[in-house]
Amino acid sequence: MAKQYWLMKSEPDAYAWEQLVADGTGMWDGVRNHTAKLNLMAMKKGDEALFYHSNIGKECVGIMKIVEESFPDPTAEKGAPWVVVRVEPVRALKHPVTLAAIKADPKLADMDLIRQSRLSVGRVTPDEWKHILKKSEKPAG
DNA sequence: GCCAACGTTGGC
DNA sequence: GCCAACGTTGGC
Repeated sequence: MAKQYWLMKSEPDAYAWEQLVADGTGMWDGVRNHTAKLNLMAMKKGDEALFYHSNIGKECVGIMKIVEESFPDPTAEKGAPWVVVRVEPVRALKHPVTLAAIKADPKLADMDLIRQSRLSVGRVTPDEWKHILKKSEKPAG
């Protein structure tokens, strides 16, 4: 299957990009939403994901890759349906891509991130992915 | 099985 | 701090 792209949100207060970089690897735990869970379960090793800082920053700050496919969330109650994936940072974006910039761009205004603002793990299409990376090359965009 | 009440998330 | 979106819960 072709590589898939994702966007994963975290409040920097709880778990920031810098923390993931410092750790070298991270388990994406704590997802308690079924739509988000289905996305986690659809992830394949080698897929790439944007790290988005919600609430504080409200911007995409880095790229990570999926290094281990979904398995039961050890922080959830036994028997609960929740899962996690293991991720590793790939690189920081040269310039963060803000929510405002995404909303203002007609090519990106239809993203999961915009349409379903509370969804913490969303899909990104290859076109959206390319476009966001291009935006991240330039400041203020 | 429907729907109102309530809680949580996240943008502003 | 407020509000909209949306998920969950509980009464019926």
